[in-house]
Amino acid sequence: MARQNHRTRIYQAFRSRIQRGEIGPDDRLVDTVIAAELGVSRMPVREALMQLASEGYLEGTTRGFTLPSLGHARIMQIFTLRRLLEPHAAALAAQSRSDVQMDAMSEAVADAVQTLETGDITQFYRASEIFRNTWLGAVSNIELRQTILRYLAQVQSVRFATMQDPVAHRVIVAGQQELLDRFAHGDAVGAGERMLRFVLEAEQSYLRLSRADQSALTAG
Amino acid sequence: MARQNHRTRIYQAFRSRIQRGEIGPDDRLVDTVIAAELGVSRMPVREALMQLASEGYLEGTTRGFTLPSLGHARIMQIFTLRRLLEPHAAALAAQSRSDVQMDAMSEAVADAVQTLETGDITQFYRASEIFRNTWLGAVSNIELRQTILRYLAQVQSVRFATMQDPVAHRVIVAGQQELLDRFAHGDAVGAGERMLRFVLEAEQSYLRLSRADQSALTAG
DNA sequence: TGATCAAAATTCGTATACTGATACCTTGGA
DNA sequence: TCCAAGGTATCAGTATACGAATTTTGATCA
Repeated sequence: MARQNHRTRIYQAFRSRIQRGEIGPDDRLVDTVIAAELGVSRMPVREALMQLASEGYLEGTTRGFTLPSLGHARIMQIFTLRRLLEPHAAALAAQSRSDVQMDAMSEAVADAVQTLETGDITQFYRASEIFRNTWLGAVSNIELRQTILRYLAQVQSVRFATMQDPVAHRVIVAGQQELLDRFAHGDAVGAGERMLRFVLEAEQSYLRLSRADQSALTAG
Repeated sequence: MARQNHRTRIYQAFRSRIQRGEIGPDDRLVDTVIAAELGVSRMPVREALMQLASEGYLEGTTRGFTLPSLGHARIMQIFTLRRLLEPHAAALAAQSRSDVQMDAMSEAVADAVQTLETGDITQFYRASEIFRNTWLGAVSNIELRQTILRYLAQVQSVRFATMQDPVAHRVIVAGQQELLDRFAHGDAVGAGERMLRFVLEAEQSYLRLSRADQSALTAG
């Protein structure tokens, strides 16, 4: 693991909080405030926040850091990247996923299926994160994996918003189930094809929801 | 433009120097030394170098920053990314390039052609950079462009080494000429196809040269 | 009530200093 | 000549402080 200095620890802590949706669009992250809370000086906090900003997790404003404000165009551009990269990545993952990773994905998908009954969106989100992180962890091309992780981080809020929609909920879970099947059989071609469809479905869900309620998705 | 604070200025200065190949594999970049040379304190230098490191331009070691040590596997992974992204990017560029950009690319290719006679590798490198940066500047998908720029930065040294080879030199210039033609006609499909071939040829050149002289290419 | 401008507060950017860790060098021994 | 142990110099990480910029607040006046 990374050496446990303050900067790394704070960086990881806030990245987690962002990925878990614990940072709202109106929250302002100011180094001095965080430093006081954590009992450290400004510098490691400042460096952690600036790194998160340079990676797209945050946006530096004149007064603290906030979640990045995503325009519609930017989101569509990222969908283009997803169409280009994630099918290939899924194909690689199907070839090199381990049994441990298969178990983790099976469990995550089972959890996600459950939420179709319970309607527990938080659990659905958490299970989806585990599923995604696990199959991405099986992608043997490290550069490809990190590129995907980088831009996915930027659209976290959009994905979270999409998952709230019942229709999208069902479509996503169905996609996860079928992807799991392809992964289980080591079906690289099938995984690539299904992942392309998965991304296209996500794009359609986003477009449908953004027409219905544009402000909620593009706010920042 | 970005506000001209020390950190931004130093960041841009060193990114330029790296892209121009002015930083050697054995150079150690130490914040205190650079700070003394520039007459500023460590902090802005440190922050600039750390940002360059987080973007892949540099690698942080226990004793200063150096160019990233590229293993063969990592380079091959980046070639995979290039195959996936650059054809699509070239197609976009063919659709939306401006006349000014066409002129700049024409001039750059003409300069590159000249170097087939003169053998001036430095001029060839410079002209290739202009050609590449110009067509990338015409890519309307900002996220795609920045993703490409990010990983290309990491293999700068490999590209520089490849250009030294006479065979690669001719192949690259031929590719630039044909790409220029596709761009001129707004031929998106043709540009995409030719760019794919361009990347495949670059990969072959790399593989051929890495077999011939592995140490020179993978050293770091 | 609304506008304008100045004072205050907040926050960023940078400087400087200190500490702990680590690479490198020196010295001694086999 | 090679290796090992210990000392030294260097460098990363962090703390603290100060000035500059900008935003907010508040007060005065139309």
